[in-house]
Amino acid sequence: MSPQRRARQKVTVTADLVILTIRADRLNVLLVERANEPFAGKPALPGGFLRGRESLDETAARELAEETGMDAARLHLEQIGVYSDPDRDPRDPRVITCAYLAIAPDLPLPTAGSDARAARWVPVAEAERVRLAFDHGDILRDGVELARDKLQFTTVATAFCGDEFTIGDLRAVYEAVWGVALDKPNFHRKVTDADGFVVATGGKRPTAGGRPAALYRAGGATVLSPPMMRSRRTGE
Amino acid sequence: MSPQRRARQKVTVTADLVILTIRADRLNVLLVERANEPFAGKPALPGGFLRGRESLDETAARELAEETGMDAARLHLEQIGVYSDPDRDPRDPRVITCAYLAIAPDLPLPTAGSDARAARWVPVAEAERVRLAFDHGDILRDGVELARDKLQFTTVATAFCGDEFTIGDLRAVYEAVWGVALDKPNFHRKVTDADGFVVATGGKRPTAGGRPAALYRAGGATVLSPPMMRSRRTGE
DNA sequence: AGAATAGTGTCTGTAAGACAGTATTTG
DNA sequence: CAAATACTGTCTTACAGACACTATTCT
Repeated sequence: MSPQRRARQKVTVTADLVILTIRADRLNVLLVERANEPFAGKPALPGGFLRGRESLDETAARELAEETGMDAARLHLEQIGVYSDPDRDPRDPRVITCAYLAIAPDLPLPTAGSDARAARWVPVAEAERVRLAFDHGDILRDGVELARDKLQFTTVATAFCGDEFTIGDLRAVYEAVWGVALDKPNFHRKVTDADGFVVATGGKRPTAGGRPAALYRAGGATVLSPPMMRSRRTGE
Repeated sequence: MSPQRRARQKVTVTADLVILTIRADRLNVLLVERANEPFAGKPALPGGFLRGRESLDETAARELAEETGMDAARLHLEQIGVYSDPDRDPRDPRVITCAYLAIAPDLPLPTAGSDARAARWVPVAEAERVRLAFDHGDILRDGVELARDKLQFTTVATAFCGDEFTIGDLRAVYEAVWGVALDKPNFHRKVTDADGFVVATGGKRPTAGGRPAALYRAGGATVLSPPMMRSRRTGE
């Protein structure tokens, strides 16, 4: 009357990270080079094992801090999903991973210190063509797709920017993540009209020979209503 | 140079299910009574342990079949997320669960056969007030919230209906899940105009003293564009 | 002045919401 | 016929997209 006990088995769990940022107007992802087998020397998403009494959210936050030096508390970090195919690790059918999406401003990578194993930013378009370790190719695709969706309905786009940013910076985020050009005037109006998306700081940032752009900070809202539509009829 | 080996630890993994259906115009969830400690005798979400060489998706599908007799291949089944707080199981800090959302038409529960431990449908409003085992209260809330969101942007609402349904049936789904009244004429037009949401079968279903309703089947589309808006300005 | 970038005004088409009205059935 | 339910038409308002135009800086 307790078949669970027979069926119960223990597995190893990791948290892997899809850390996205915008560099030179392109969406980039942080990749590392694997130090150990399997897939030693191959590009992979950063990640690590669940430890001690951690939750997986804590594992992800810790790995994020170790890989990038970023404070996870100030970044957007959310689950993508669990990957548990028994064939995903060629050596152990019972290693599952919980993938996380992290969104970061373009910060310099502290290649020194910590666990950083040749971590580098790679344009997503490029990373998606490369063969990554394990099922990290699938995870990357899912993570990017999640980010694209989130931009539509939430205000996370601000997580790609620093504390202060211009509307143009924010538009560059949407254009990089979606890979489309947006109408500047309409974007400006939409963002500034949306409730709690951005708040003006009063400051201005000079531009290369042009009217200086007003600076903004992220507003309190997390859901974006009405959503930023990813062209319905203009056919993606 | 390999601190992973030290940190690596094994955990037990379960898949828990938030199985939703519409009964008597209300959103219901399937709850079971726990047979074993911890929380023996308490209401809980159905679920079970990852076995053999299964993926978690397969575990969820198997449990769904065992609990309800439903064929998972014909139902909507998707991940909600992972719950890994070390305090979620009072007896073992290393039991994590992957929660799944299942959407089912209102089928009779095969209380006979299989593993069915006093499984019963409970209105969600009621289930959310009851204290469930483990963190199943959180999982239920997240699952219901996910279902509400999914109704906006996808065509999953049809998964609540049988093979053939009327526009009124489909509207009842939205009204039950969102807990709001929708305008009948506008809903009808919106659904029938949306591309690939529903397709008319040509059949009709008589109603209690009224014009018979046309019957539809689910269309091929999975994303709903434009989305079914959950009242922007009419204040939720 | 001219170039460059930021931001506003205005017009048009589409879609949502309100709701009046029509269609098809039962009793 | 009345009652009931399904469905259609139409009007109003809001928003997306296009794009002409104004504003503010640098050289």
